[in-house]
Amino acid sequence: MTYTATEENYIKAIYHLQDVHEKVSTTLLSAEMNTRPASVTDMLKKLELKKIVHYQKYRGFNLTEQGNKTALVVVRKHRLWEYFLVNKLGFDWDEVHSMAEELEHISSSELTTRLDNFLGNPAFDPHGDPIPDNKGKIRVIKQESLAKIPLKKTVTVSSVKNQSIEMLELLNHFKIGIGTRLKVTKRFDFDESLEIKIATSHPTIISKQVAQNVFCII
Amino acid sequence: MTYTATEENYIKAIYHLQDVHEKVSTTLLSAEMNTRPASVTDMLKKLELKKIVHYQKYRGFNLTEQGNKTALVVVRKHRLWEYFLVNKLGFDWDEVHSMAEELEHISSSELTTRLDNFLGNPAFDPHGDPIPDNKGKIRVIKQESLAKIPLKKTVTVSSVKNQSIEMLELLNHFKIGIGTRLKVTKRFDFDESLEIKIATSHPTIISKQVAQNVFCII
DNA sequence: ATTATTTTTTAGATTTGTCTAAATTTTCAG
DNA sequence: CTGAAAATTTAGACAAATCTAAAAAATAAT
Repeated sequence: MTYTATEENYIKAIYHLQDVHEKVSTTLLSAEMNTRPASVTDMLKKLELKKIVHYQKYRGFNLTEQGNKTALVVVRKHRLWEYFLVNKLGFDWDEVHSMAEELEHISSSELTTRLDNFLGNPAFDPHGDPIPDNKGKIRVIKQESLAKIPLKKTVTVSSVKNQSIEMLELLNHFKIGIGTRLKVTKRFDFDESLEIKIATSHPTIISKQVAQNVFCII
Repeated sequence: MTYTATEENYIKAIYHLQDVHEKVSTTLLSAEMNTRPASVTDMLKKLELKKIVHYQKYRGFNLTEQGNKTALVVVRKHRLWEYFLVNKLGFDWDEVHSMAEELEHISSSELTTRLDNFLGNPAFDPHGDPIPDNKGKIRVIKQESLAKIPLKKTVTVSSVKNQSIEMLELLNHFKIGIGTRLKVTKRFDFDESLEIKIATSHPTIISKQVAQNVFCII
């Protein structure tokens, strides 16, 4: 089966929403896709015909087995291309998302395999997200939000949940990236902001919103 | 200005046809694009509005300055990606065309620039075709069809005109590639086939059709 | 439990790129 | 130079992905 780029985008969006919501709703997906709910309904009918989603009118929907597999292929391609753009072409991690959004729809699976090998079969993309292998398997690692790390414990930044350009720019400013070693030195009850310390540099304050989106290996 | 992938394909096709025909016709382009003449007419109206072609009803058409520039960008991207697929990912020269057809529509010009640098600013793609630089400039080299090379003169294969999979497979069989040094040892008047000799291996016979499509530097 | 609100779906339209069939224009042959 | 053939364009239709506005269903509130 092959899918249009638009179908793949819907499939990927449902996949990501399923991580958080066990049943996905029309409005939720329409917000994710920047379309109107009516357009989502139309697309769902198409995806149901293609056996990509389990869908009951007015009752929400989920990916089928086949839908999940397809999503993993798209996610794999997206993350491999991001890795390529950052580690081979030298882009910054906040510049690659939109390019990868286009590249992920290149169809050849042989290309994906060769790209994977060329890159050395990386397990994680530049934002710390796991790259599914060619069977769709994802290596899970135990991570904890920076907001919940105990004081004085040195941890390693392993991924970033919110990957908006704004967030990534802010992290660049703080010199926080994947692999950065840091510790939380203080926690302020008033606004739940944190004081953190990276290596030998001065401590800095990060907001609760930032801390909640940065994940670490303890 | 940005163009859809389909528009870019039309622009590229007109560009290539202009190499051979000074005015391009509807039927010719429809054959090149595998569409019906009526579809070409529709597209031409769109491209004329966008000032990509000079077009007079029933009289044929040509690219404008802007159209030519756009075509060169697409050709540049196509050939850079082919170079990448062959020289970095290890594909054969007969496998890369359709992938490059998709990759050439990735929009970011920054990506093109970085890819070009990553590849070492190559001047020719895997089929020996020149890669336009970032200003659209093409390095022209003096080439001669194998069919017209004098006997016993050792020459270097520099490009292949017909790049169908069938042709490239045949050349693979003969072990003829870009950079191959060879000489024509005999010319048979009956069917204009040639006997050629590559390095120390046995001489082989190639047909007129093949010889006309293989170009060399003398 | 009935009404009000929110969510979802349907109906009908639009854009892009394509098609077929018919009409028009150009070209070519006698 | 005129009629037939070939090439081109127009007209009308269709599929994909979207929209708005209206209708229908589900949920929440009194």
